[in-house]
Amino acid sequence: MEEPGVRARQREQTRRALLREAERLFAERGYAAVGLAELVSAAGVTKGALYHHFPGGKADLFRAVLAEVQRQVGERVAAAAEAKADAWEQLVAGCEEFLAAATAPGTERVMLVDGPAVLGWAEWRAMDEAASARHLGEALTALVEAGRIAPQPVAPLVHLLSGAMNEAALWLASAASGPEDLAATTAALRRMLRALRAD
Amino acid sequence: MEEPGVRARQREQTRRALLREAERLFAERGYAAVGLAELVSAAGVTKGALYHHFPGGKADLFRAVLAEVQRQVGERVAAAAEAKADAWEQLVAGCEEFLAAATAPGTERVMLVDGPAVLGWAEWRAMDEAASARHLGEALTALVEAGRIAPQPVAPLVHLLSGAMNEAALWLASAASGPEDLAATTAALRRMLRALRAD
DNA sequence: CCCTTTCGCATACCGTCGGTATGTGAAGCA
DNA sequence: TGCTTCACATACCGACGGTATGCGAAAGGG
Repeated sequence: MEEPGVRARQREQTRRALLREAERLFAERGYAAVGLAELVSAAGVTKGALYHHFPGGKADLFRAVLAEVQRQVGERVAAAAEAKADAWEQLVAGCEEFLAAATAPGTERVMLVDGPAVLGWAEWRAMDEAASARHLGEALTALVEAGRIAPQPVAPLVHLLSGAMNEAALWLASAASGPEDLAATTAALRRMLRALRAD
Repeated sequence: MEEPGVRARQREQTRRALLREAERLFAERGYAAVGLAELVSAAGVTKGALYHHFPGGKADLFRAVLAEVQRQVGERVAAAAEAKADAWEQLVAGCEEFLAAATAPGTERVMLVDGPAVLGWAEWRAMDEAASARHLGEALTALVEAGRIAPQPVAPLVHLLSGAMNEAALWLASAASGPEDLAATTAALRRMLRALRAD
């Protein structure tokens, strides 16, 4: 069963340290405000290690951080959806769980603000699609095929709903909104989703 | 009637040149990929002029560019809305005009991708609020007061709808979408708006 | 008309940052 | 045991955003 070996173990440990500190710093202060010197110092390594693990440099490291953050959010969304039996309730539960997960401090900055700017909108969208928006599209498609949603192209719906929830998450995570706004937002979101129903 | 004077005229001309070239370059290649040297060279001035007009440097210049872009989009939206008599049709027309205006090549990059990352989400949101989202809020408030929309807090609605349209604009402006997607998106948006109606 | 001030900007310079090329010592392998 | 590979450290570079200072022309007052 393939013992790891001291080389591989050290390698993985270094990579984890870089990812951990990068996620923390990027979330705390934003991509542009974090220097590589500080980053590698916090991880206890040097720039040589960083470029060994992430040949693309700073942006490459950010990409890995973003993928990890999106994976965690996607997992939470999927778990919340699978807890429901009905397809419609799965959609609603997934959307609400997304709002809760994306609002976590720092997460929104990496995932929703710096992500598109650093990697470009197209690549960011592709990653988001693979991580979480994919669930949304599949849920909508299933509901259309089941006749619960009026027949229509799902792609525009995915973008509209995804954008609505992304912006809502940024707002809810900011100081401009209070705790009562979360309930009001989910209520409004439910209404918008209900508008799609075929019955 | 206050003749301008050669000093003031030159000053305004230089400022315009900087804004014009900055808007072009930021739209073409993005904030981070444009260097100040290239920027001032394209405008026919030097860095001294840039920091004379925009003490905050690159970010300050970007802020001015963003304000101008948002102003133009806001004007188009307001004009399209005022062309309608009914309050509900004003809302729909304004939303659709926003999609058309924000999809203009380069506009979306400055306004929706680099904007939040460069200035931070909070400041970007405040500028967007003052320029275009304000119209949305006022329209929704009027419709609520007129009883055309079910009584509810409008702030969450503004964020959900604004986010939905922003993301939709980015998608429609990208190569990932075709011309037929615009019609499908506006149709889906109309449905979502209809869901708010009280009747 | 001249002197002074102010203004609009150009020039020269600096610190920092992301990125790269090369060195090195330990782990792996025959 | 000796050669190879790998994971990383060190040293260095060019470019960039930003700043301090200089300068010439326009404005303003006597």
